[in-house]
Amino acid sequence: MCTQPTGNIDKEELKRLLDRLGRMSRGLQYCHGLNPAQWDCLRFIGQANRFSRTPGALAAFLGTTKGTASQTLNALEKKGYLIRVPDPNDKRVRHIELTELGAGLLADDPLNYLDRAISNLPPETVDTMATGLSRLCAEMQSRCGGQDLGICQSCGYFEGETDGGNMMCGLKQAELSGEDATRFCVNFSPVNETRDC
Amino acid sequence: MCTQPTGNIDKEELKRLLDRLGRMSRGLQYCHGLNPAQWDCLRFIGQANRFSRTPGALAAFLGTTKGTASQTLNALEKKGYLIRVPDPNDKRVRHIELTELGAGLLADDPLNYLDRAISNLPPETVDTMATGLSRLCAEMQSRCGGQDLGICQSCGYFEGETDGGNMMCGLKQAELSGEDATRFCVNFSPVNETRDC
DNA sequence: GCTATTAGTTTCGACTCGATACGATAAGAA
DNA sequence: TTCTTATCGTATCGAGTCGAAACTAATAGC
Repeated sequence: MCTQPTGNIDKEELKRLLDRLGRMSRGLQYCHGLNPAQWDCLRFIGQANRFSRTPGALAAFLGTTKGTASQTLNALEKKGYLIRVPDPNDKRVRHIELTELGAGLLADDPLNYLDRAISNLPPETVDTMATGLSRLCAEMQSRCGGQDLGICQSCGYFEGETDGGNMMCGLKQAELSGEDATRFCVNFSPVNETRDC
Repeated sequence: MCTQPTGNIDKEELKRLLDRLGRMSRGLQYCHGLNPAQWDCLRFIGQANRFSRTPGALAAFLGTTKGTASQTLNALEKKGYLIRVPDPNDKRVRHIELTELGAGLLADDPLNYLDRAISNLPPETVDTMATGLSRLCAEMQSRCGGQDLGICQSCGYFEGETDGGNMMCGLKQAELSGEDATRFCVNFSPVNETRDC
């Protein structure tokens, strides 16, 4: 004898499920000797483009302070999953690079379980969910700060196919490799107003 | 100029949005001098029925250890948001009760922002999202442990309207108040067949 | 009565967290 | 050129989380 579903109950259920999925995802990330914050860091470095693999960008993305990010980087560097190399131009900046060990570990990302679960959903469901979540994120973002990331190719600063067929970043005035252009960038800015399509 | 949505991109986007929403929700919960774990605890105590307001049940729900749960309870008790009272029947058990201060704080739960955002979504979207998330949770649960909760009224142990119109819990052999029956219970077991595991 | 089992707590070491102070470097103004 | 300010990253602090393990006390099964 189930209770009849009313609109209100569905909303409560949605909230509960979001909470639950978040908790499960978090719990999964205590593995391979890492914790959720360290996985977040490793994942970001693996997905960020050249300009964004710095302690400051990491902190901005994770919504934490530079101090905290620096400590997480210390922990991962000590474990041998990444290294920090000085920037030749700006001596204040250090670039973060995954080691081979770190890249290998990323293949065992516990959140890959989520990927597989998503793959088993009907495409229409995935589409509706993405749209709904996008709206939730947008509304939440207006309340708290936080920074959304996007890839260069859909960024307002992107200047594609100039002259010799090269891609450029109008902000950094730097050439983009094919790899750069398809990774996340902290300087991402939507093309024209409305956020993620 | 949006990129054409293909099935694969949508899936990546869904994963990214789930991650992002989780991070924002988490970030919101550093407020009023509490942290996410402490809010989780407070929220659980506010939603759990009489049988579930114990340190053990809290640990089971949060997917953590009893030791960690005990420490979080220490922190909240020291701040005056809850108290632990001994069970008169079983001297091993301590029941957790919110103080007036704790109940008041719960009204300022930062996740209420999420409620409001959900309320602005179309009902069909909420419905589809809840269904999809439910499937994701189910698949994730088969990989990691974790425990789902439900309310007594939809539990297999629920014996409603016996004799004098009272509700009973068949497991605990105890009478349920109206309040108990509509709250979460750690002993929840779906009506027919499969328990988790 | 004796032995599991269960509930809860404490302690340990590694780590996160925000806050703050700090030391460099870079960029802009006087 | 200097002086000032902004930026980038790090180190330190105290409170608190995390799992793991050891521990106490009370219950349940035999």
